[in-house]
Amino acid sequence: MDMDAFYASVELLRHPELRGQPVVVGGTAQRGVVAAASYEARSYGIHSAMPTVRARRLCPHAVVLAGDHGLYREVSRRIMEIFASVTPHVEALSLDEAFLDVTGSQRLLGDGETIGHLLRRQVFEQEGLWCSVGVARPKFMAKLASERAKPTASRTGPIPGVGVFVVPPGQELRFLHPLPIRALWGVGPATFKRLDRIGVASVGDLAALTEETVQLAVGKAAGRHLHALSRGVDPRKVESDVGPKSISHEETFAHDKHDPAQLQTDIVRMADAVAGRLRKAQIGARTVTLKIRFGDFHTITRSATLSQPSDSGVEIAREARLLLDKVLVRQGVRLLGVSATGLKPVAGRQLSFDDVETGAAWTEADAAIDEIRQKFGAGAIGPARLAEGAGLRIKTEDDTQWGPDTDAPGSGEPANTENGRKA
DNA sequence: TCTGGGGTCCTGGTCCTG
DNA sequence: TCTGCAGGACCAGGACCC
Repeated sequence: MDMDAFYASVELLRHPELRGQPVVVGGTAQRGVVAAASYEARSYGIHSAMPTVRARRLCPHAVVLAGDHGLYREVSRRIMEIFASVTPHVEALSLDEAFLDVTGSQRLLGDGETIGHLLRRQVFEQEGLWCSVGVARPKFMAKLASERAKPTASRTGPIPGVGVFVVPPGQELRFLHPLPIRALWGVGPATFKRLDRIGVASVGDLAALTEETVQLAVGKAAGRHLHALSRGVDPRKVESDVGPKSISHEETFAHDKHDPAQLQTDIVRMADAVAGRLRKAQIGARTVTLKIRFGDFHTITRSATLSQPSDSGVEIAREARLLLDKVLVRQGVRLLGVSATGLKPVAGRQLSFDDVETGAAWTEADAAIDEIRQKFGAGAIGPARLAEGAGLRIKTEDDTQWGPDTDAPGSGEPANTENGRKA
């Protein structure tokens, strides 16, 4: 189940005057990228992940919107509720995509195709948005089928898709084998190049090889996985309620930063955001990873493991700042990120003298901060370091995610700008 | 032509321990 | 005490996804 041009379609609902025009949602500044494009925009060759600058060149009259992640999350939540009314087995893949296991609902509601049409209608009636549905037994094939059901862009405008595409049992390989190898989940540019070298162009070509040959070309795990997929085998089940394995925050700056002190401040802000989300999920992280992308796009990560899981912004920031101290940043940093992995539920823990020294005793303060933010908003309170200079800037999940939202020199700290038309 | 943000998974190297 | 080995934890990076 896959929403059609989700972000762009949500924007068209609140800006109906833009219907029929090429609309792009994404980063509006120099280093931004396209997160979603309407089918009109796609007909100019614009697609997601394309730098906004290039999208503007391809279609100078395109309307570029900064987007509103909070709104998309809310719409997505309501759509997932519609899915859940049909089956409890819903696995959300992203805001606009989900796998549904409807095996248990078929006696009551009809076969997969009937349920697909029913859900499409319900989502449109309640949210005004269209989705595409792929029906197949293996999970990855349902995903490929939903691609087939989607509308396509053309020079003369969008061509409607079938909406629901079914791969009948027994017909799986006939559907699968003519597809280009790049269509398989897990074949990106690097794997494609390796497969191309051994003459694999279609999924059928891959299926004709032995597993060992594929493993030799792309590695053990990927080889085994892709070979199985090429024969229509995918043992993965639809899994609802899988917790996150990592939580991270990263930012690309409008201009490279050279000052370690400034980067230290950024780390405090990101660690604060990560810790807030950890506490919300009632989990702690054992490993803190710092990600740095330099001006030349070379990217490194440095990580450290804590003696016990933590959800404290102070503690996570301290680890990340120690990691930063070991890196030479004078050449210029384009992107900085803090991530938390090794996630475990946090139970009540014994505080030691060491904890008081290092800041791990901030548990109560963190709880108070969460409470104040819930009442008065994210910017109401935060680490003192972030209040120096231009006022308190707290990062939230709803902030723009598609690149810096200003080109002002020295910027890079996404203020919570109002969303709207910026073309 | 310029490359976001938030994730997952895999691989290979290093270090420690028994 | 030294050496070799195996296994696990940790670390860094790459590839891929939406």
